[in-house]
Amino acid sequence: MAPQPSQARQPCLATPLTRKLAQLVPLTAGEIAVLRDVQSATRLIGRNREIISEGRKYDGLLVLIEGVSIRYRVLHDGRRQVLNIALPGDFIGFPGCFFEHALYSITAMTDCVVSAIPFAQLLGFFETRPRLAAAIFWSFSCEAAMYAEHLIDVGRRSALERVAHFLLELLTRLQTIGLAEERSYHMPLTQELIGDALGLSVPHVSRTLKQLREQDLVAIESQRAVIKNVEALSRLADFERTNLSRFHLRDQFAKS
Amino acid sequence: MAPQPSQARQPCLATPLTRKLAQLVPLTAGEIAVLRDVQSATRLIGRNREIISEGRKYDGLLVLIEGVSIRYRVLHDGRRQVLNIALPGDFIGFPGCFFEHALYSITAMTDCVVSAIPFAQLLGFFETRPRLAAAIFWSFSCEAAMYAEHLIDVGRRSALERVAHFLLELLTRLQTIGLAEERSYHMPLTQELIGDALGLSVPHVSRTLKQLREQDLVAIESQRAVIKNVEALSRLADFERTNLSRFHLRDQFAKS
DNA sequence: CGGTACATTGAAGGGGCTCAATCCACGTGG
DNA sequence: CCACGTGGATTGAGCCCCTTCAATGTACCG
Repeated sequence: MAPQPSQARQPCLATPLTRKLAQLVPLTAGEIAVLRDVQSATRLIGRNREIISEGRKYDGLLVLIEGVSIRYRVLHDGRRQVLNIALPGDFIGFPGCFFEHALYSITAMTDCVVSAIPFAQLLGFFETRPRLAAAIFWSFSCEAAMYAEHLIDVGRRSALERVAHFLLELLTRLQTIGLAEERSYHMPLTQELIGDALGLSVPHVSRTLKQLREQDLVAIESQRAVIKNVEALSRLADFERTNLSRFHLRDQFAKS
Repeated sequence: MAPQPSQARQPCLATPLTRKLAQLVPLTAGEIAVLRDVQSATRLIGRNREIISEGRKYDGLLVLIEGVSIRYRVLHDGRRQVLNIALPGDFIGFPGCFFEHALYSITAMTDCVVSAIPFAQLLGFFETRPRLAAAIFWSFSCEAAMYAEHLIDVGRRSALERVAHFLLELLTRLQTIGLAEERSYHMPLTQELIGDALGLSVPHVSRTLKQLREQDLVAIESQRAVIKNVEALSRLADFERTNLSRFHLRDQFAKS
């Protein structure tokens, strides 16, 4: 039953990463080919398996092709903070992967397919494929921007606002990669995980979700999250500002 | 009394940025010259003046040469979350500066000297000065790593641990740029600001500092912070892991 | 001297935590 | 087919950390 690591799989023509980067920079056929090539060697990682352990070494910049993974740190007494949640098309391990030793642990929340871009190849992109390099660089910038939003969440929002914001962010992120409907999506995360991401305890996550349910804003049933009132929930979570137009890249970079 | 913006100043031979990057990658005379050149056009910004307003445009990648600035977001009801604190040698505005419109506001906490690297020039570095580009890229990675630490602070640590961790982080950061002694430094931040950075109220920051004072761990008097027991404070804050060796860059990047 | 900015301290309240019990869905083995 | 174990969600009771509100103190400055 345990999935085999290092198992090869057939590359798909349009990976989530390709789609994501193509939204940013019009990619040439050549660039798409390079991206496909780079993602051809994949590893399969089973649910709850560690992709990277803190302190270990990366063998390249990892790309999540399929599944959901989390990056986190656990403190000496067991408290855990989830730093971010990676969805298909996301890079895994930025910024830790650029250091000699991984700064955080990364674990697969569902069965995952990942591929690794060797560092040498990535560096080569800066010379041979500047547009690709720019797109990747932009992707890191977005990642850092999400960190900032996450920090605002945890630092200055109430539990209700946090959970609301979290669910909306997940909705929009899943929509951009075609994994969510207009108002609903498959929720791959347990309440314990949501709590560790938002700095809340499990019972309080449960109570907060109940509150959202009773206000007819959100319903989560059998791993399916339905945002019943996007408008009201966005207002509650102060979410307007996070619309995607904010993440519009400077023309200079897009055209480089 | 209000300082004049856009006022030219003589460049110094070893700016904080040059020193910081040189710690990472041995810089050639040519690279140092480029860096000096890039930082020659400086702006002076007075205390409490905004360097960048949310929604405005950046004219380049800003470098803080002198002073202390903060990046933050204020929510609709006035709550404020400080995202990070920039010290001399830090880049200002990553990641927001790569987007069409600034994502956050940046304000000078003290009189600041900043310079701007035009985006076109920065992009050129990837081709003409790859080592410089790599060093800058690394610097961004460090920035993102600090975000993560900050998130752990706010999400999963008690007020006491947060403040302790914060003071220690400030100590080590100031030490690496030569602005702190062995166990003490000039504290440029008000308690309100510390609170907004750590997600605490001003009264509680005061109480927490009092507690640290009574335990003979920290003393702050007339803007001078003295860590009286680095060892014990580090244990309290779970700070061992954040020693600088963790931020060692991969050889591949350092030598590129 | 009065004004401003910041730090301190107290009292009271609440939001979220801990601890613990219960429930439910599901898979597994007897 | 049912008993049982397991992982996760739910709910309750009590409490404590931190907030809010407010007053006071203090240094500095025009």
